[in-house]
Amino acid sequence: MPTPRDRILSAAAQVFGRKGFKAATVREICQAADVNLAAMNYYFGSKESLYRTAVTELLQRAIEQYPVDAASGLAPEMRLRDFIRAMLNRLLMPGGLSGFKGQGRLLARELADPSPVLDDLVQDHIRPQAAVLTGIIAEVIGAKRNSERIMHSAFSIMGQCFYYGYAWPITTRLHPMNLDDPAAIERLVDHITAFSLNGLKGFAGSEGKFKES
Amino acid sequence: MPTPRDRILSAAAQVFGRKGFKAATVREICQAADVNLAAMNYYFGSKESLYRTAVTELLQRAIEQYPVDAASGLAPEMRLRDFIRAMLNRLLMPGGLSGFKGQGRLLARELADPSPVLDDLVQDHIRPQAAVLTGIIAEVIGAKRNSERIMHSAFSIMGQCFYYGYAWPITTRLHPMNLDDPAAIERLVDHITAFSLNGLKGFAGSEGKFKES
DNA sequence: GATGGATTCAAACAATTGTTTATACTGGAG
DNA sequence: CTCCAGTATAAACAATTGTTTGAATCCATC
Repeated sequence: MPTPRDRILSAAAQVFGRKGFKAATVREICQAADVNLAAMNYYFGSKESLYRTAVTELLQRAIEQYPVDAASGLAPEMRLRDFIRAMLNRLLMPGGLSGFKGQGRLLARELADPSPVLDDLVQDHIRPQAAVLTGIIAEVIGAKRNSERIMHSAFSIMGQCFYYGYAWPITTRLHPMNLDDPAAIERLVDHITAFSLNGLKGFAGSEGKFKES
Repeated sequence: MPTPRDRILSAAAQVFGRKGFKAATVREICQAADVNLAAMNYYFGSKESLYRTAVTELLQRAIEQYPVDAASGLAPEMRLRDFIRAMLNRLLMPGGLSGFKGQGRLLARELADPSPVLDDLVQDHIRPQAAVLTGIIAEVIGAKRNSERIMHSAFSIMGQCFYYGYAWPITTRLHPMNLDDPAAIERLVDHITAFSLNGLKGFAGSEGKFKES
């Protein structure tokens, strides 16, 4: 049996994700964690502080669980595939960041309703990830790392990944998918990689240095 | 001065979008609408019914304001650009569906926290829009309209558009953009269209019928 | 086994919530 | 003017909220 503090944290991720900060009640979290109502204030001081801790730990753990090796010697095309796979796994895996199946949906809520935590998340975790992606893109199309073209392309790729995680309530109504199946996720990785690589190749050589062949 | 009912509805879209359903209080909405507290229940019966009305009208108006002509005689490449432009405008324009500047952010919240309204929204408005997009894609890559490839491609395109609308809290921290500027939006349209067209062209002829040239 | 800090617990508190109610106002129809 | 349906208002209600409190319980340490 994990420590009460951990039980609260894990229950909080669940309930905050399912209901949002305001709608989630301390009573429900404590009941799910099987601890007394006052335990939450005892360990975390306030509901807001608990939320802050829960969302930070969730993002951190998702990134650690599916890391991307920025400095591997692989061709940029392969590293792009690895990056996309890591992103989709972070978003879609059970307990992941999107948690379409009733687990956490914390990050989606942070987007819809940014709290002060988001600044820290961007600074500590999201920006480094974005740097990895723009590095890969720069190699593929051969352009300066922070040109607008690179940034837009990074957003195009991130957008595709996020869509499956966050627009799941819509996509599943339009085209039911079983995202529990690792093979289905791998098909998504294939599609997004192919689509994006073709999209990027169209930009190759159009600015900055050129790309052979 | 608009009728009290309309003032409540418009204030509700603002406050619901800014705070979410649960965190928005009837008192704040009525104060913003400059009506008595009880007026809201008088006109709409309940907070939930008000929310339902507000989100439905918002989506409906956004789609009507930036329609796409599904049956125009234009080449599919041009119609794809028109579709993307309409999507971005619906999302990004002042008072639009994403409302990154403090107006409504209602639809983003519906995604993070689907309420029963979402079923109606998908049925009445989103599904028809998706059909337009898959039709265009089918023409571009020449495949059956409801193959998995087509659906994934539609999600790839929608994902890019949504990202700018909904991940704005992140994108603006990574790469500040002035999305009030119509020219900036038009550059986005250019980028997403080019990226997607290249992405799609890679699939052309790979299944079903072929595409000449 | 006694001690004392850490933890757990039930109960209560003050504030805020959506909703209801009973009353007052308003403006056109008879 | 009178009447009355439609509207507006202030006050109150019952329920739920996050947080606090003070006592009970636990458990390693002496």
